[in-house]
Amino acid sequence: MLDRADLRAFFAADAASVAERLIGWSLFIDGVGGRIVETEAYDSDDPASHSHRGRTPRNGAMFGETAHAYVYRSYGIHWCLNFVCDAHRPGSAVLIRALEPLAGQDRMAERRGTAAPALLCSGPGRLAQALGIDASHNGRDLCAPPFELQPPAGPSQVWRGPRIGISKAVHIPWRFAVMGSPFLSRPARL
DNA sequence: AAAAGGATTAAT
DNA sequence: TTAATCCTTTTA
Repeated sequence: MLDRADLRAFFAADAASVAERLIGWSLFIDGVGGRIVETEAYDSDDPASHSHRGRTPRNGAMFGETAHAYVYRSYGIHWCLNFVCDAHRPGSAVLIRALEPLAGQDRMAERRGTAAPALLCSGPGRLAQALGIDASHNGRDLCAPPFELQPPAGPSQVWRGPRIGISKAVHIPWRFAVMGSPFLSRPARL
């Protein structure tokens, strides 16, 4: 099985590598979650990253321990979940952008206000709402409850391309997704 | 002290 | 295409 040392080793690598290899893993919070089908990488050398201008009260968790969560408020409305990575480059993290729902869909539907499978976890804000993520999860250990991470059952065909919703460093191809998945925040093309 | 600007989403 | 919405960070 998967122990804490395995997870720490997995998250020790650079953000793009972790973002790519995270595709196909499963994430559950209190038993609610699914397969990670879309991620994006960010690090402190990256002008699009919250960590680019150094540590602040908001992004502190990004500079904390690897294999912990960084949760931030987006547009004053949504929560977004990241996994802190790269022990050698503080300020690195992977944004979890979409899940293929596998467990607790009823709970997700309650929280989201819709039962349409493709609208439950397809986007970072939607995903956080479906899983009940909020500021209380910021800085928490991903190796401990309520988080649960499981390695992929089999290989995924991973697509790679430019990130979404940013205005700087738009050309860097640090968005990763399961090719052809109907659960992505936006189609994986270009 | 004031203004800008979002790693988004749902509605128009 | 635009509004919603809030609060962190930046600038004056």
